[in-house]
Amino acid sequence: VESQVGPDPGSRIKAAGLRMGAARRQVIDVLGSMSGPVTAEEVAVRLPDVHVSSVYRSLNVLEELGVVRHVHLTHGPALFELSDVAAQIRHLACERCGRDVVVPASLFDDLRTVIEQEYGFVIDGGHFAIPGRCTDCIDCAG
Amino acid sequence: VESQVGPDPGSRIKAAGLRMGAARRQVIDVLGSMSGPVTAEEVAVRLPDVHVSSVYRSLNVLEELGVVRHVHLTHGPALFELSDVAAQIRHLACERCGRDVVVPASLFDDLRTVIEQEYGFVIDGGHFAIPGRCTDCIDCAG
DNA sequence: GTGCTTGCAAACGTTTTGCAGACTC
DNA sequence: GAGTCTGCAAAACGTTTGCAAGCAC
Repeated sequence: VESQVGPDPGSRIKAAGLRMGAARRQVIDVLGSMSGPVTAEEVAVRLPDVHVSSVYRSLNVLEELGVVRHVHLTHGPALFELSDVAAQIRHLACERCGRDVVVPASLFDDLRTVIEQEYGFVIDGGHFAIPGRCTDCIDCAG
Repeated sequence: VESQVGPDPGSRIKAAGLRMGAARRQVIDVLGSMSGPVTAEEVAVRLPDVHVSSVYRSLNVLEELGVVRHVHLTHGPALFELSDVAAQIRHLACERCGRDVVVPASLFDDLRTVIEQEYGFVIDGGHFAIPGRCTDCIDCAG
């Protein structure tokens, strides 16, 4: 049982007239092996032979192809994850401890509908995390 | 009829043992005169005698005091606005044309409740805009 | 062989910081 | 007068870009 929603990365790259270079393949592999979203820096650390700028370039190409997407959890660097995973989830980011609470995207369906009907605005959630306080930090100061 | 929700900026600054310098006062004045959120750069442009770094420092202090807050609309610089205005609204940011659609914060009340009950996570919306497509850009490519 | 892809180094835009002098209270 | 605030310059940070060599197809 595959959770794959679209064509695999290789096919999309080929279909766009692009090529599967070493950096590009390895970046995909790393993202596939991660359990959550990671920074470009973290990808680069796991690939000592791939330059950071190539990681960024790969991520940008893959994002245009719809293979990966990035999310801003709080401040600081963007986090990247494979799209087929990202499409089903939303991130809640604790502003105090940085914890990333993952929730199903479907929670936002009602809000989506209301905003679409009243403002004609179609939410494309997932790009920015919803900030707030997690269970552990609710009563903390600061 | 005042819409002021808390003590005025001057009182808060004094209460924190801080002082009302020239930069700080002018930054508050500029924010009060704007109809929407603005970048630090835009504030600095309106204050030729105040250095950009002082604008940033003022904004940071005022944010810690709860006088202003900042929001990330899409990519690029953060946007700052007075808290008493910001508390009542949320920003929807069109990822294509950059348009800032302002909606009442109360739209998010139901979602807030659900997420708080099911995940113990208290949403502090407003820090990041909700991305998507505005009426004009819904059917556009790219 | 064509031309996309990569490494490197240098630049970019935004924001922060160290310091000495100016100002508030 | 004590201690905060400001201007300036320099740095930090994440990210992008120009170029020449290297590689996929």
